[in-house]
Amino acid sequence: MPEGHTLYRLARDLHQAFAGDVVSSASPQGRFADSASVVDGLVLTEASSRGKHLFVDFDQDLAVHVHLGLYGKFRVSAGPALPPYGQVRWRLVSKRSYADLRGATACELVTPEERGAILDRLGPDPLDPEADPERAWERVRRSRAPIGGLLMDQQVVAGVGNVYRAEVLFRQRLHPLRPGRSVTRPRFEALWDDLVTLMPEGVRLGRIVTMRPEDAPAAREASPAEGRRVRYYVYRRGGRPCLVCGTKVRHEVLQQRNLFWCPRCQPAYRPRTVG
DNA sequence: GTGCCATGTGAAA
DNA sequence: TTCACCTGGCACC
Repeated sequence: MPEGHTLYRLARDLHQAFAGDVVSSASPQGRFADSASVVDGLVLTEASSRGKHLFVDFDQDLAVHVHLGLYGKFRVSAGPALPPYGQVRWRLVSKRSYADLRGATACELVTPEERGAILDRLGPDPLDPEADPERAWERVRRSRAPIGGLLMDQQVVAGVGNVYRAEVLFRQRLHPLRPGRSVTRPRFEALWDDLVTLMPEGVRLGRIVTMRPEDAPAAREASPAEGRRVRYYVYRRGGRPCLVCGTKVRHEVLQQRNLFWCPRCQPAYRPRTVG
């Protein structure tokens, strides 16, 4: 599930498995072969993430930028490497570990300048303790675009994907189609703070968990047919009853992404009318 | 077993 | 606006 928490965890795992070690680097699939050979035999110095972007650093100021896209996977395993299955774009091997990258949208050698340009395009990441939410607020408060779209815009907030978007807007009782500039500062702060709470939990647990424990019993009661499968308030629950109020969850496609919300818990914004 | 759909993004048309 | 990426979980047969 590649939202920001996945990349953060992946960077941590890669760092723990490889940092400080000489690694062999190859592209069994071939598409990354030339670049993979450039870092082959070098020391992997650091792995880090920002938003949904991963950077793997090597000696000599060399770095590989990876973006998993929708279904990319980067699996880190202990022990001797097994024969690759499927399309392995990049394989890293050390004495203790190996890692296989498949299905990624981006896997490229980048210069420090290119890496800087990628970072410059990203808004604050709720997983970054140094992140400055003011930068996101400045975008939100001036925008007519829907808050549901702004949250997914990586230049506004880095790392939020479709699941966190749907769930955090539900938790904050914000309608996803409200214009950014209709969101008050306290409500924006609550939204940001909620992401700062939720996303590290995602890192810790290795999956997105958004449901408050006190809502879980109500969830089972409200939607017995779904049994234990219910994991989210609204994400992928279009047409099913809201776990809190029972109203049918709405589903719409916004900018080619599925959008879910409860029309009762997340009421539409009604601008004040004059006269 | 088969087929559909998805947590995302940038390039091509 | 559509396609490419080409994995993998899950609903359905």
